[in-house]
Amino acid sequence: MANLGITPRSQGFSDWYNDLVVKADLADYSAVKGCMVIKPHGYAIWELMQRALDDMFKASGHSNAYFPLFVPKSFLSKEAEHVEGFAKECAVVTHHRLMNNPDGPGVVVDPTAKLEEELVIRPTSETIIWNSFKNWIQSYRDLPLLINQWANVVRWEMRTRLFLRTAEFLWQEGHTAHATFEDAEAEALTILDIYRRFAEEWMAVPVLTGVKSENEKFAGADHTYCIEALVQDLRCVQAGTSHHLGQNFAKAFDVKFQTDKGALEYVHATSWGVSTRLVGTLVMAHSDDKGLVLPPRMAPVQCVIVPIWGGKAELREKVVAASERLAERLRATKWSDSPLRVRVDAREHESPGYKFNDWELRGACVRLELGPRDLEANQTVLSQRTGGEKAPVSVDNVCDEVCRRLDDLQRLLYRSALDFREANTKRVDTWEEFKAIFEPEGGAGFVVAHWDGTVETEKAIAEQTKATIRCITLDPLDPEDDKPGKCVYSGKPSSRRVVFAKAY
RNA sequence: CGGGGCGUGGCUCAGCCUGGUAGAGCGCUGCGUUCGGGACGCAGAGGUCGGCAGUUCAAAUCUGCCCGCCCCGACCA
Repeated sequence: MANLGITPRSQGFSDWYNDLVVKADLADYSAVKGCMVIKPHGYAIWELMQRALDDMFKASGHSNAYFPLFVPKSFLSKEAEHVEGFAKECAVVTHHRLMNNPDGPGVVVDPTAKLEEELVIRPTSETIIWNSFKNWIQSYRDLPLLINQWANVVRWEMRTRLFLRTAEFLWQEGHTAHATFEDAEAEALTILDIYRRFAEEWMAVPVLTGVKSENEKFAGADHTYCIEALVQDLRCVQAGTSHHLGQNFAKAFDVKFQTDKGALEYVHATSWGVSTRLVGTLVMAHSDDKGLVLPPRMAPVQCVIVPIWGGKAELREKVVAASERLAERLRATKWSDSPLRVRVDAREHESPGYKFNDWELRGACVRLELGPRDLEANQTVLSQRTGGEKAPVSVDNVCDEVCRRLDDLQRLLYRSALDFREANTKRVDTWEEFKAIFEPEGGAGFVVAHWDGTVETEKAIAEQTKATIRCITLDPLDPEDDKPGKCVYSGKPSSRRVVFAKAY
């Protein structure tokens, strides 16, 4: 195979990932430190994610709205834990005007244009939203309030990585208010299940669902649920979070409602989000040394048609026209409730071989070659991105065959990701073994072990092994995991096993 | 915030040590031959050598300061 300029995974997973994201045209580095440019191909994946999630949010009764990018500094500090959690990574707007530099070229900040109250660029929107919710909620009849927004947020990070950690990122953040603790709890779990289903059924990424330890939970939450995915280098990615906020923000922003009995009570809240980090997770979960491997439901190009004309102009016209006709038929076919996403690559000066590699790099799921010999035989040569041999298919059945292959691919990717996770989940009972597993550089998969439930132990383990508690699973991976035992670190009693991993 | 590395056409980099007309490959444009797994020839376009100051007859090259980016560690979706 030709050298595509992508570092093989075996030689450096990090380099492979960076090469792939850039070469597959998902994203680019930008002129701004810590920020990335999401290119059309990468954004198309994000749009597919948005559409699927948005449909699920709407179907469960949520509405979209939009709140300001700027949060008055005083708002952020209304909830003590919350501000403590985010203070270290906030970008702050202090002025509102520039002026010509009196001492030279360019412009400088106009010192007379200092803001009376500085504005924080939202690292998350709880505070600005709850300031509004106060005015929206008076009666139990206003509840539940189920709001989502699609937005960008900024968290000033020291170290960045395309899609996985950037100073600015895109996400959705849901914010809801409920009459009771139980209602809020049900909401947090409903969303967690949407996230799980999306990851598994759309991204073909199996995830653990669980609750975060006290130490890892969201700043200002009562408790935090999460989905956690294992990717190919055996590291874990927190792919989504759903927080039960209790009455913390209701109290901070004085949001009370009158019950049907006439009493005044604070509302119960949730917030939840997934971000463009999902794109990075998707890439790291399935892709290979040739390029992107995308599950068909997340693939901007599900089927690419490569016409082949052997350099003869008169043939080109014929074969491209036939390709377009074939593409139209495919586009009229629905798969997974959407018209097939089909591209004809009629570029004149690239060779077929180049195009094959190019579309493998970009993650097209199925390729159809259509050349003079195929026209004669009323066939097309079909190959799938991974897990299948190249073979001719009659043009009459091609729509069905493409759909069948997409079904296969979607299943195959989920299956192999699940096998991979299971093969890399271990139960460990001694500290020696635990340490040894996490000793080498890089990820080490999931380790399911007993923990005494204290923050001290959690921190000590993290310090000595770089492994953290990813979650306390809702449904044990194995019924045995739910039984009491002894903490792998302290030897103290533990009520159940929890999941450790090195995380992104 | 600590530790490294790097800034030279769009991209990857050579040149710098030892100062003297700014280079290569890829990409791009044009023409021709190719085309079923990354083709080739010929002709072109494209650079205030990160910035500022200094040394010098002369600076991509030497010196100082500044800026930016990437990689590795502590914190985060």
